[in-house]
Amino acid sequence: MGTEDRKEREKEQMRQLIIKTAMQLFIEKGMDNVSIRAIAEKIEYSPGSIYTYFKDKSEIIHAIHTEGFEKLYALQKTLDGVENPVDKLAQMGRLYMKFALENRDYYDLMFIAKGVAEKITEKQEWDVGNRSYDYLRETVKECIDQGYINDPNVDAVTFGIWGFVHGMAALIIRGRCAMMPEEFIEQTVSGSLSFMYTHLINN
Amino acid sequence: MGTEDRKEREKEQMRQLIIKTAMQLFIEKGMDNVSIRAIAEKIEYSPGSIYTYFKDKSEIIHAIHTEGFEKLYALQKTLDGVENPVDKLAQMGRLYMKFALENRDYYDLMFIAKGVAEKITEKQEWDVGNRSYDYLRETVKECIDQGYINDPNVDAVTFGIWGFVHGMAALIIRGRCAMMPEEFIEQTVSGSLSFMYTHLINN
DNA sequence: TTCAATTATTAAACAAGGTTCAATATATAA
DNA sequence: TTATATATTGAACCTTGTTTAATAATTGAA
Repeated sequence: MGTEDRKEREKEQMRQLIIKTAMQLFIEKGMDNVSIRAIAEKIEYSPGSIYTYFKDKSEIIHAIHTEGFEKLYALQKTLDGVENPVDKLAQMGRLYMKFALENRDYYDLMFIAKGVAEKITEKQEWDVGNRSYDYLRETVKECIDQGYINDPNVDAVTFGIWGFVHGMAALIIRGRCAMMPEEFIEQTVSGSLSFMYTHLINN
Repeated sequence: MGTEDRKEREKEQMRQLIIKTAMQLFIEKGMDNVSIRAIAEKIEYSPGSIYTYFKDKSEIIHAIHTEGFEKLYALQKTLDGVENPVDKLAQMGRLYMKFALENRDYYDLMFIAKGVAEKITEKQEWDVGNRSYDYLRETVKECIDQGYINDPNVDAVTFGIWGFVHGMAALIIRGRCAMMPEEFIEQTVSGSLSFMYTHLINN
């Protein structure tokens, strides 16, 4: 009796269609236009139907959220070949900022938006994010082990560095630097990254 | 003909009452419960009346926003007496984190929330915030001038430090560290502050 | 004081959003 | 074929911010 299998497959297809549509809207028109009604309209279903496939809106958002972390991790993985952990760390910092500023909606959803992290109840739901965090942490650990960073507290250093890049990104994305000219911001971010790089590392 | 004066005074009183009520709700029940309807109900007016005194909700939010910056600046001013700029900087960092974590709703509104900064169109509206930024910048400048920080780019250093503390605060407030135990976060933040302090300064 | 003009206030409505639900249509299993 | 289960819909509910027409109150002048 393969009927159940097929139905499950069809249901999964529908789920994917909804997610795909949500992502399209997300990329094209930003988070604010990913409304249940907008998704429904685009797939020519009624808003209520969405609820046959998802418990609530946050379940759909979560999929976009996860996609964002996939993108970020894929970028981080391009640094796999970098031998020197200090170089790797420096490049990771610039790569992170670049990702944040070139994918502002994704970044916002992943690290800033309200009501996203709050919905995560299952431990394993943090995995996609932790993977990226651990990638940074490992690099920091190598820097410490090889004597490039002079502090035994891996977590403090890692969190500090994350905070540093996230902070700049978040301030820019949420318009808290709007009083500064665009080019000035760019230069300043670049200068900050250099400053940190120069001072946190022993040569 | 003092009538117009009185009317203006009464109107101003009403504005203050609305703002006061909004702040009460804000502090008691958080940002999400500062709805026009909630404010109106508390002062026993109809929701529509609010619009005689404020163009829209963002004008009311802006008042709370400004109050937050007043609070922060008042805290910063307690450091006026600290002679050594390095000490001042270190203390300012801890004070900033303390403010952020003990006044999460205020901090959120001031530095994270969407749709707040976006509404600021007039240059002078940034003044309350810039004052705090300049206070940090001045301290950083002193550190550089006195040879404690080895980087001529005042803005890059200032923005970097701001980003660093803001980043940690924002990650915590917006629940991006929810996978870590509370005490661990506290220790880590403290460790990060120490790490930065130790490494960014020449002794 | 009276009355026209202004101003303040309200209730109701609108628009958008998430979500629920009874009714309908469709598909499945026996 | 028929009873059961599932999918879908449209309308409704609820909660926002905001607008508006109607009403009430106040004011300035005659």
